[in-house]
Amino acid sequence: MGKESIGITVSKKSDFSEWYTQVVLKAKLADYAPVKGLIVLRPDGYSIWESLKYTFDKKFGQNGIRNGFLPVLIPESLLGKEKKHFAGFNPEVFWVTHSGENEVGDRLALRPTSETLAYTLYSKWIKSWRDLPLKINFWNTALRAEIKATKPFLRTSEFLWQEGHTVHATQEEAEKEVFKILAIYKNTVEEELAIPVIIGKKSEKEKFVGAVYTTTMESVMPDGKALQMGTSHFLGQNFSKPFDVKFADKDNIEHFAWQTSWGVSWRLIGAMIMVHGDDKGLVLPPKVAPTQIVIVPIYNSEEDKKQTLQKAEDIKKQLELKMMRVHIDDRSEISPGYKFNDWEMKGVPLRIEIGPKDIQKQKVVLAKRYNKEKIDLSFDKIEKIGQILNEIQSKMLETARKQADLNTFDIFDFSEFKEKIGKGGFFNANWCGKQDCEDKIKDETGADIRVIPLGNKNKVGKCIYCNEPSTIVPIFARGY
RNA sequence: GGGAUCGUCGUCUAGCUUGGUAUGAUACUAGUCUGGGGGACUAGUGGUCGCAGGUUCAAAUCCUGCCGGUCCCA
Repeated sequence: MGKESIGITVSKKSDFSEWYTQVVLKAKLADYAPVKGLIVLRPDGYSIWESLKYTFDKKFGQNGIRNGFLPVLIPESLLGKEKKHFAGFNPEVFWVTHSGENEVGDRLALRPTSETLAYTLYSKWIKSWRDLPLKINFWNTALRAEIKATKPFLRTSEFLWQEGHTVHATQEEAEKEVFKILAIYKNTVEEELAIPVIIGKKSEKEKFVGAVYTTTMESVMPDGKALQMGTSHFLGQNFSKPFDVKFADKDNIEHFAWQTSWGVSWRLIGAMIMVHGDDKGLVLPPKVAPTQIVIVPIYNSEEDKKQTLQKAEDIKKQLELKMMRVHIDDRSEISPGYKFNDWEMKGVPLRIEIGPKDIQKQKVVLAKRYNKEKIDLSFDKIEKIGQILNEIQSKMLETARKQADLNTFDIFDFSEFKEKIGKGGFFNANWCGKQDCEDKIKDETGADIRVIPLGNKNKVGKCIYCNEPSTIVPIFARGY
C-alpha cells in the first residue's frame, strides 16, 4: 500500500460523499458495526461527543434542567397513544416480539423517541402547580430503522442524542422555553463546533409529528445540501391530553400542562467533519479536539533523542498547566513525515515540531492544521499557544460563515430556481404559505422548506411558485 | 422508492470469463541502518476467499438465497 491509500484518496471537491466516508473511517472517529446502518464510535469520535455533552450539560443546568434516564423499550400501547405521532414513526420502528422463546404480549418498541414514555411518567409525577416547571433531559440513543443508504453520523439506524422534555403551567412559559433551548443550541454549535447556523421555524408540513410547531437549526454544507442540526418543539397540549399530564392550579382547577421537547444528535459531529475537513482529512475546532496539540520530537543520535524528548516533556507540562490537551508522539519506528500526515488526517489543530536545530535556537516550529501555516515560536512565547488556539477557533467560524454565505442565494424566479438548485445551496425565496405550493416546489426541484428564519416578517414579495402576494421568506434547499 | 456496483490475510488487491488447495503490496514482529513531509535492507507471522445451500471427482471461480458496504437518481 503506497502513500496514496494511507491518506484520503479523493478530493473533497470532486467526490464529496466518498471523501466524507473516508475521513470518518481513516481519522478513526467511527467504524461500521456488523449490522446494517449501525456504527461504532471509537475513542476520538466519542471524545468529541463527550465534549459537546459537557457543554450542553453546563448550559442546561444553568437553565434549571437536570438529567434523567429512560429505558429503551416502549410498549406498543403507549407508543400508539398519540395517533399522528405514531403514524409518523411507525414505519421505522424496531420491534421486540420475543423474550427468549416466548412471544411477548404487547410488542415492545426500541425507542424511536421517548415522548410517550416520559409523559406517562410525568402524569404520575405532576399533581400541582408546585410541581412545575418540570425540566428533564435524557442522554441516550434512539433507534429508527433506515431503509435508505446510511452514512456515518448523518443517517444511521441508531444514533446518540439528547432529548429534553419540559412541562409548564402556561403556554407562554413553554414557548419561551422552546426558544431558550434553540438559543443554547445555536450558541453551542457556533462557539464549540465553529459552524454557523440559521434558526427559525419549520413549515406545517415539515414539523415534528405531534407538535404544534417545530423550531430548527439548519446549516448549509459545502456540497450545497442542508443539514438539520437540532430541533426544539412546542408540543402545546397535544401530548398532555392523551397522556393525562395535568395539574391543580392556584385556582384549584385542573389544567392540562404545556409541554416542549427538543434534541440534538451526533449529526453535529457529521456537520463538523463536512464543514471543516479538507483533502488531507479531518480538521478539528480546538474546543472539541480530543488532542489539541501534538508534539513531534525529531532526533537521530541517542543524545539528541534524550535532550529533545526532555524538552518536549517540559513544553507539554507547561501547556497542560494551562488546561490544554497535549500529546507527544514518541513512536520511534516511524519517520517524522509519516507522523505529520497521520496527525493531519486526524485533524489535530496544532503541531509542534522540535529537534536539535530548534533547541539550539531556543524555539519550536508550530504548524496550524486549518490553514497549513508554519511559524517559528521561541521557547519564552510558548504560553501564547492558548491564545493561538482561540484565534484558530474564531477563524474557523469566520471561514465557515463565508463559505455558507457563498452558498446562499436570493431567488425571485422559479425557472431560475430550478436551474440553480442542481448545484445546491440555500435559497431565500418568497412563499405564499400554502402547502400546495410547497409540495409542488418539492416535486419540481427536490427542495423543501428547511427553515423560516426568525424575525423574517413583512418582506413583501410574490410567492416564487404561484405569484400570490407573500410576506414569508423561507430558506429552500435539498436536505440530507 | 428506482438504478449501478462491490465483498479474497488488519488494510488495499491479483486470480473468476475457460473450476484443480490464492498473487502482490502494505501493515504487524525481530534486527541493522535511518530520521526536519508518508524511509531502506533482511527474515518471519497472518487468509477454511461475506454467510448458507446447490452443481461437481474437485468451487474463490458456476447456480440460488441471504447478509453487508459504496455511489447515483426520485
